[in-house]
Amino acid sequence: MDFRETQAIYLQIVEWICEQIILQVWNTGDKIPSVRELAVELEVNPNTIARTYEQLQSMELVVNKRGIGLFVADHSKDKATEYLKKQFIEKNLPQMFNYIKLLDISMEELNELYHTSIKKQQKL
Amino acid sequence: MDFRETQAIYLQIVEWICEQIILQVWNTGDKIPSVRELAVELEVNPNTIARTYEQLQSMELVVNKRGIGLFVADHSKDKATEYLKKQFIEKNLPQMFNYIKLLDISMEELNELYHTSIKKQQKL
Amino acid sequence: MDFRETQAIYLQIVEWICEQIILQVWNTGDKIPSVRELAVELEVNPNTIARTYEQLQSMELVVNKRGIGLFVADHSKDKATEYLKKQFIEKNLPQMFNYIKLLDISMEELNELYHTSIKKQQKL
Amino acid sequence: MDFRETQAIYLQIVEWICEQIILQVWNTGDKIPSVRELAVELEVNPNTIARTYEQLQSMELVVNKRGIGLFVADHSKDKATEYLKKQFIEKNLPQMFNYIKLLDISMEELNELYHTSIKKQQKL
DNA sequence: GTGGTCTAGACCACC
DNA sequence: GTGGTCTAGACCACA
Repeated sequence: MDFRETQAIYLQIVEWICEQIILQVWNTGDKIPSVRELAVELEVNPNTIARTYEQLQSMELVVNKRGIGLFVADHSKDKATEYLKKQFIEKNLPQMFNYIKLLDISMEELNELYHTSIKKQQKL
Repeated sequence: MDFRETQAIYLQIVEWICEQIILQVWNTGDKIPSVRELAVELEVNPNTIARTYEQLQSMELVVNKRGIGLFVADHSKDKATEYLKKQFIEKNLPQMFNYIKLLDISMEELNELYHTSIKKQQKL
Repeated sequence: MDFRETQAIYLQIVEWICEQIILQVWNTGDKIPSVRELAVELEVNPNTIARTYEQLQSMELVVNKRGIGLFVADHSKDKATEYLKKQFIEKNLPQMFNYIKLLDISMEELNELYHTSIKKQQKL
Repeated sequence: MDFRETQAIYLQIVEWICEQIILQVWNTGDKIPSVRELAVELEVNPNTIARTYEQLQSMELVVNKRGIGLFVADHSKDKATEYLKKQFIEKNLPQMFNYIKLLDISMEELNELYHTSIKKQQKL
């Protein structure tokens, strides 16, 4: 996994986990990987994952069963969707619209950029 | 001027100046405010503005006439547009597209959000 | 390390680091000293080193692994050579040629000066 | 007249005047242009010329006859030559040799650079 | 007056 | 621990 420079790695992992939950790769009640496992898998520092999990708990997306591990919480899919939507509307949209207006980008252009971007991702 | 927390102030001022240039508030050949003036106006430390101006010079958006001040460079509008476009495409788009895909937002919805956002701004 | 008066300290450190890279004292992938370490070693303020490192990153001579440190980038030797060459051709050559013309110094003389200078250095 | 960025304008004018003296465009006993005249001719701030003349006086290249003006001093050609030579040997040579050694530039290359540089100047 | 640089010290997010 | 940023205040060369 490679990360954008603009955002903290642990937050990008939070979003990635939201993705897993929304796509139902991870479902309510599933045990999620241990800090060390995920750190190895994503090739990041375990502290970073620990911070991610802290964040997920405070968002009540996962719950801690002490001594056993972390588990995907109830209604996780809704919560994950809600979280991403909030991020999107509060953080991205305003700046994005500002750019679009200033740079005079049409919806057609945007659509085109979208499809080229999708293709790029599929190649990787 | 109030600043977002996520980006360095001096870079937000760079973007703000790009906007001034694109909107032709500042035009090629114009003298831009002195470090100290702008620092007072935007209520930041003069060093922060100095950093902004250093950046603008490295981007060749302004040129320094020694001992006199900084002046908006030739082709500044194109350069400013290019810079903002690059920022947009590299920093905002990928995250945005990720959100759109995950949240399953259609271009129609986006368009709608855009127009409601415009209306909001006009009311302010 | 002692510094010339005519050029900013942080830029002299940039050149010094280019030299380290060209001489392969620092190689691609190596971790470079932390801001605080190098500041102590060169007896300057940490901010000055931070400025140097900022410059090196914008030149893509080093890359930042967040929270870990800076590492010498790929192709750093070529980039460092190119940078110094540019400095030489733009900053030193024109003045030098001017002197040579005015003082009517021949290439033979220059060559001779060069070799005496080399000998001097070897004695030190 | 256009100036290098690496050196103070008033010092570049000092060198230019040394050039005039060495090339015997200005000779011992000649009255040199007034501050205002030269400022207009070279398109710089009169203060800059004033500073140049201050420097020339301290170098004893020109002498002040009060109320009349500045005049080229005795032995000016030797002094001018000596000054430039000193500048060259102390300021340019060491740095230049350092670059040549690091970048592995041969005397042939240098010679070539010299001739291309001369041609450039003649075109201007 | 202008911008450029440096020091000092602080705080921050991140790993 | 890492680098990044900001403030405060100072000094400088230059025009």
